[in-house]
Order: sequence, then structure tokens, then C-alpha cells
Amino acid sequence: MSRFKKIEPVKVRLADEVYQQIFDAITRGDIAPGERIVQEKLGQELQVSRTPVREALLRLEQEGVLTIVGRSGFEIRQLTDSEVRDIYQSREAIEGYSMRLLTEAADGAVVKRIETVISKEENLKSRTVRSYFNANRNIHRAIVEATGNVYLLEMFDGMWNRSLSFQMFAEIGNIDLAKSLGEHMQLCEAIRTGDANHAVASMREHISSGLDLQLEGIAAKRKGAADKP
Amino acid sequence: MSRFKKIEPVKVRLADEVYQQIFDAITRGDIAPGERIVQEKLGQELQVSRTPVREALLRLEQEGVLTIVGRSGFEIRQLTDSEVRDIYQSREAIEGYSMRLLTEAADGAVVKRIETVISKEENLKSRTVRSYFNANRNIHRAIVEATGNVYLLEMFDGMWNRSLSFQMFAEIGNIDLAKSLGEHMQLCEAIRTGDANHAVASMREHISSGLDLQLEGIAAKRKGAADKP
DNA sequence: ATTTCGTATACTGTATACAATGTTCATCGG
DNA sequence: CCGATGAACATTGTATACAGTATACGAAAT
Repeated sequence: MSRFKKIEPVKVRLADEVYQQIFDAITRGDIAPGERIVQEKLGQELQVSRTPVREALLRLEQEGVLTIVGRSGFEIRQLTDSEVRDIYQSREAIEGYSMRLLTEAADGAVVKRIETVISKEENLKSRTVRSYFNANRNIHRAIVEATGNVYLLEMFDGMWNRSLSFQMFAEIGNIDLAKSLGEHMQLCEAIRTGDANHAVASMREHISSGLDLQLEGIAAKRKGAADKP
Repeated sequence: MSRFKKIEPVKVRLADEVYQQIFDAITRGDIAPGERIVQEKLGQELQVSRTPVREALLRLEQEGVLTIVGRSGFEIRQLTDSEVRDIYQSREAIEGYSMRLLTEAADGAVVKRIETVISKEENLKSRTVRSYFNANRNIHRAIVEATGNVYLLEMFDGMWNRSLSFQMFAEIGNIDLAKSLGEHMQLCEAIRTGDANHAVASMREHISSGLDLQLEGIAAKRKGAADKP
């Protein structure tokens, strides 16, 4: 053991910082869907040159968060209902398989750790849709992470980032969100039964009902947006 | 119907072309693992500036094909046995789930199309490990593609690219490769039974035996490399 | 008023220039 | 002969400059 702790370089790559800031701005809703994102303007706002901004934007494009719009800049990628369904289906593949692995591993300590995360996260600080989404994400992520397979986790994060754009930031009006959040402990129970097929099926059902809520939410939002202007 | 066919821009983005060339060079083995990849040198070889080269390299890094080595350039990412296992496990998640979807869809025409691909690809032109890998990839890709879910396919491609680095290019000495290739028709049969759990299990087994072959191959290669110098 | 055309503009993609920093290598001391 | 030290070098990350092309906008014509 060394007597000194490692000194972290204060200055990472500028492009990483830019990436994070854009990412956060999108999740906060500070960048609206449909809004034009222009490299030079962003650079001015962030007080950096176009180069790191460009790098960050290209990365976000590759991740499916943004799309290039010809010569008029980038914008947040809009997903069709069918794409949203495909994303949730992909999550079933990843998280369903994670359930199988966890069940077959039959490691009580691991399940316990997941339960700790669940009870912590289900205790929402604020009742916004955003905090619900965050808690939900952290719980599901913990389940995939518990498999110890970094690639499954990577795919999970990838799918999750793709859905940045359709998160909603209104107040919770819909009690079902809280209900869906409460279902997570049952997933752990399913793991404990030792029946892998059952565990997988539980997760698939849970995600599937999440999809329904999501589609409802999107529909409501569209309707609201259509009524307004 | 228009009377003119769309004019394809002769010049796409230079960065895309560079990306493809580097990608191909890696699969061909023209860039060796451990070799240093330097932006400016590559640019000179390709007769383009550092900018598009850099963009392509960063993209390959994000995809897990390359890693940045401090200030000494990029190099092909080397995977540990454990990482290789995790990749195969991830493939089980994706392709196993694809089998489920295909089985539940119960669309004979789709299965037929997959079988066409299989019989075409199993008819190897040359008996190199490389052609085996290509055929195997095309078959598995066709199965995932048949689900119609672009995100599953995207994840499949992602995992596959990550294994670029450990493909081997020696002549086939091992008859097992051909045997493994011959197993694919059985996957279609499994789909046709209509039993989703059975179909999933078939794929899992098939991939798992592929992993064993892969690990054997890697071990043999390491041994060969260690004996040589 | 609506469509068509032409010009100006905005934005991207690529090249080049510059600064900071890690790496290499030769020299020096033991 | 080996390890430490420092200077030269190589390479990246960032900024800026330039060229080409799609977009926007306004004027002209119907």
C-alpha cells in the first residue's frame, strides 16, 4: 500500500467535459427536441473552440442521442413509437438474461445488495417524473451490474441513453409510476426461487408494463403539445 | 416514380472512408495487435489530414476496438479470456432473445429466408479461419436481423466488432470449425418446434460451444506466439 | 397570394497551426 | 555495466483558417 493517494489530473479532456454538459442539458430538458444544435454557438456558450464540441456531438450522434440534420446542425433524435418498443424489447433481452445469470449464480449476498439499492432508490426525494426515472434506472442498472458482465452493462447504458429524448419532466399525476416502482422487490423474490425461466419472465413482464406506461406518457405529452400552440 | 435516379454524392465524409479502411486493415490483420497507431502517420499513408483520421480512431475507440495509450497513440484492444467469455455471454442474451422472438412470431417465411442464408454461407469458398468467421457472422447476423429489431442488431454488431482483435487467420486445422458451422440448420428446426424456451436453449448451447472453440484457438495462438521468438 | 429563382449566409468538413505533455534516448555518475 | 537525470522529440489535444454546400430569404413573375 502506497503512502500517498494518486493525484487526479485536474484537467481531463475538454471534449469529455463538453460531452457531459450537453448530455446533462438534454436530460434536464435545457435542450429541447427539435432545437438546432450548432457547433460554433455551443462552443461560444462553453468558451471552447469548435473542435472538442464537434467531438462530443459526434459521439452523441454515434450513441443515437442526436442526429445530423444536413448542413443545419444536430438535433435531438426523435423516436417513433415502434422504435421505443424496440428499445424496450432490447432491454428485455439484456435484463431478462441478467435475471437468468443471477438466478443461476444463486448468490444470496448479491441479491441482498440489489435489495439495498432498491429500498434506497424507492424512497423518492421528490415526486417528479425525472426522479422516478432516475430511481428506476438505478435499480435496473444495479441488477445488470450485479451480473459482473461489463458488456451487458454497456449495452444497458446504451439503450438507456437512447431514451433520453423521451423522458418527461412534468409532475407525477399518474399514480401508476409509483406502483411500477414498487414492483422491484418482487424481482428479487423471483431470483430467490431459483427458477431461471420464472425470473426471466418476471423481468419481461415488468419491463413490458413499463413500456405501456411510457407509451401512455408519450401520447399524453404529444396531445398536450398539440393543444398548446 | 421519378425518371431520374438519385445522384449519389461521389464524396462522402472522408472520416467514414478512413474508418472503413482502418477497420478492414484490422480484420485483414494488416494492423497487428500491439502495433502503435499514430494519427499523423496514418494520415500520410491515406493522404488526408489528421482531422478525419482522428475522428475515425476515436470512433473505433468508443466501439471498443482500439484503446488510447497515453501520448503514444492508439492500439488494438487486447481482451482477456474473461472478457471474451463476457462477450459470448452477451451474445447469448441478444441471440437467445432473438430466437424467442422468432419462435413466438412463428413466421415460416422468415425462417425460410434464414435457411437460405445458412445454406449459402455454409458453402465456404475458401477454407481459411477468416472465411469461416465471416460465414458464421453472416448467419448469426441474419437471425438477429430477422427479428426486425434494429437495436438488437446494433448490439449484435457492437459485440461482434469487439471481437475483431482475436480473430485468427491461419488455415483451418481444426475440423470442429466446420462442424460448428453445420449446426445452424438445427437452430431453424428449433424455431419451428414453436417451443420458445427450447429455441433459446439451442442458441445458448450453440454459442457456448463456439466460445470453447474460440478459447482453444486463442490458447493455441498464444502458445504459437510464445514458441516463436 | 403563391411559386420560382437567385443570391447571401450559415454551417459543416477538412486542413493547418500551436501548445502542452508524455516518451525516448543519450549522457553522466555510481 | 546499470540506474538516474535531463534534454530532444513525438504525439496528442485544442484552436483557427479555409473551402464547399445546403439552407434561408427576399425579389420577381405568374
